[in-house]
Amino acid sequence: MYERLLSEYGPQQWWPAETAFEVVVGAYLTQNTSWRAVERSMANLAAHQSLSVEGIRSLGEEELRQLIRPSGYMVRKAAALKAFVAFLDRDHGGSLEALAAAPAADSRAKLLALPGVGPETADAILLYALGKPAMVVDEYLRRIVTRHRLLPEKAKYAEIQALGTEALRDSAPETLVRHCNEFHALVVMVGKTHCGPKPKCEGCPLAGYLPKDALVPSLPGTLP
DNA sequence: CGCCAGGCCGTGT
DNA sequence: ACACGGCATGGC
Repeated sequence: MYERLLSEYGPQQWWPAETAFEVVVGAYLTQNTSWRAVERSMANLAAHQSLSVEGIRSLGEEELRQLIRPSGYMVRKAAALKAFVAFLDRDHGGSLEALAAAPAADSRAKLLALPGVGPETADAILLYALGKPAMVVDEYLRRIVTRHRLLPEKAKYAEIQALGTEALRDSAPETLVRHCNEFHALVVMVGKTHCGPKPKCEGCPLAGYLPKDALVPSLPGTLP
């Protein structure tokens, strides 16, 4: 499925951001929120010279809320961003490079302990900001995997992640980060047009795809 | 107007 | 452990 998406859409070279810290901010802001709205919040921050560790650190909580207002959940997300910078300052001298130098497993656990960081945000930061090989599981990938009957509807994050990681088992260690990046980018690409709450399978590159070990050939309501 | 968006968290069972 | 509602705003 990865290869089919790649030949359909081509390499994405993904995550629109200038710096690693912008990636982190984007990862927080895009939680259950359209990227369009995130861009406006990021533009607000940039206009206030606040799209940096020092910038977020210097902002007052209320001021930060107003700048990120377009992307929603402003009270929670402002507190979460503040908490991230505080963590970075306390444990890594305010440096994302220092955080990136730590073992990925340790960093993941620390990120998950932060408020407003669940498994997807943690893995997105690991992959796109810290350059670690991490399979990012979003709602689109969950729908793809369950609708194609690769896993049951109840499948949890870790199970879906394991399946996605398995799909990249043949890639060499030095190319794994690039493949994880490309994989997630392509999932979002196909997901935006075809994997909403209601599946739109017309013209989908994955339409008609069924694994040979699919749990069920087809069921009413969901189209493989 | 109603549904949706690249989740996460507190609460109740 | 797991289901469920709330969180905020903007686009279509």
